[in-house]
Amino acid sequence: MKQEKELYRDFLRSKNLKLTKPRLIIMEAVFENHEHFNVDDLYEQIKKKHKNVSRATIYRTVPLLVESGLIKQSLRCESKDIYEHTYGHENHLHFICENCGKIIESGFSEVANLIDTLAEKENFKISEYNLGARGFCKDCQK
Amino acid sequence: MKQEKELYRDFLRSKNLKLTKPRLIIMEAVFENHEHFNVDDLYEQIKKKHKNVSRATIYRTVPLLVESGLIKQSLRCESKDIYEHTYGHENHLHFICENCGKIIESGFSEVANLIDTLAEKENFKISEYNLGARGFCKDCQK
DNA sequence: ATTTTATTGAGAATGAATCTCAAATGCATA
DNA sequence: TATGCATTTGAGATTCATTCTCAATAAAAT
Repeated sequence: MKQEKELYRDFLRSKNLKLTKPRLIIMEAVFENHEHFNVDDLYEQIKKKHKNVSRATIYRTVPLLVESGLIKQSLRCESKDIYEHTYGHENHLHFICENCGKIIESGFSEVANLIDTLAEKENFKISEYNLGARGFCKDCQK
Repeated sequence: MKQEKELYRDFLRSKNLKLTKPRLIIMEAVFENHEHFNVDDLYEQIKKKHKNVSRATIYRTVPLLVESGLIKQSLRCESKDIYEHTYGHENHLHFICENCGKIIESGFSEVANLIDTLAEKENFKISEYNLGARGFCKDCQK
């Protein structure tokens, strides 16, 4: 957590952005959690613990966290954008069980390498991978 | 196109749904195109042919086409749900440009093979792949 | 401490997707 | 071919996540 905070500070500084109280509160809330989250989750979490931060500010700050590389946008869920940590978390691909909703995380680098090659062929510069599959986990196949 | 229409008819019949004019117009519009599309694209396309169908009906009909297996939901683009054909189309992965929204399709089987191996390790049975990356196409990098 | 400039909060605005309901249509039956 | 009825449609209203606006506030530069 120390490190995330440092990285965040550096990022803000490098962009000439101010290190404001709401920005700190939001980033702390983000790293209290180790699950996927959406803006509303953050809002409620912050409301419970700290002083309030407006939804508008959360909506404005989350993209900064994404840009800083600390989190990334994940698959949408229930019509909401959801996010997941990237810092300190291996990139991974998701297997999502259509029956029980379980998310299984699996290897990544081999796949990413392959994708990189394909992207190069198209002259495409990747900023974020989106890799996974839906199906049935071992408990939900009968 | 003949076949798609047949499959669609059969699907509707099997669900005791009526083969109405709007449903036919929409499915024809869907299969005129060979690109990814969203509801608005369909609406405009249909309007051009002077066969108006309301947006509400398109929103109601697209899920039927998905359920029938003729199309599937693809990655979101510009805050809109987008769809792609599945019937008669190879699986592929998407590179989506964050700037201009262009979707580049690229190889698939090598990646899919790799993913299959990973899925096997987890004892996971894949029913649908979800493979791609966001970034910038060659025209949108400066 | 004062000035400058970015940031915030609150609510309004936007826009995709969904819902409502009276009118229209498909289709089974006579 | 006409009748009856359940389904479907269109148009607009509604919802809800996200973005925008702008006056008030806070950070940091001087």
